[in-house]
Amino acid sequence: MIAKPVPHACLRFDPKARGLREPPRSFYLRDTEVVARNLLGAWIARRWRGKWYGGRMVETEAYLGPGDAAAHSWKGRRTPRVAPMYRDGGHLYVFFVYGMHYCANVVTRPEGDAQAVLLRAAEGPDDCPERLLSGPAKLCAALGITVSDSGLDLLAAGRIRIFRGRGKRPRVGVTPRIGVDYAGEAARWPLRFFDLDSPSVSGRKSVN
DNA sequence: CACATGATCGCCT
DNA sequence: GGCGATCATGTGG
Repeated sequence: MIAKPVPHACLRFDPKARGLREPPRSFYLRDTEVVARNLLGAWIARRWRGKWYGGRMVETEAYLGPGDAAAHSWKGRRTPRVAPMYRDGGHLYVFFVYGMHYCANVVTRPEGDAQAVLLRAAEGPDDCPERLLSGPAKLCAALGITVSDSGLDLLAAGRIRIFRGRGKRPRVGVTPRIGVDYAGEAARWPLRFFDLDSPSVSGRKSVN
């Protein structure tokens, strides 16, 4: 088995007790960079055996669709794997990579415009290891997210949801995206966003 | 700290 | 048949 869809125990939290609420569909239909920025501070949550597990997102990347050489939907590529990217905003797109890892994206824009935001890192609730969710594959592993979750509607009251952040907005840092050096000019586009004050972001905190 | 490398396999050409 | 939206580990400075 490559990854058991079992969330890490320390990620348990209660969205209701924290007063968290879900954004409307329109939140996800906007410009992808805006969504990527606004997802910082929001909570990614997964229900397992009736309980909720999750973390506060601190790092995201925007993937801009057919014109973006780093995006799976580059040049309008449309295969069964990528199909969820073509749904309307608010769906989940999960893919399998490097033979052993999963990465999760939130689809943005209206149906047919295949853009998405990669969830790169989050902070768990109190008493979690600081870097448990620091990286797209680590985030999926710790929450137990796999390809079987790809295509889920985040607004369908299902097992994976996103809740709006509360309190002050994070200070946002911007750099090029990670791991897309093959994408030519697009590899240098400043589409990675992260919480400057979080110790849980993956990799570099500045350009270079 | 900064690289370099191996693991491992589904997907697309 | 080649390679990837990664990670952990190992080496060297």
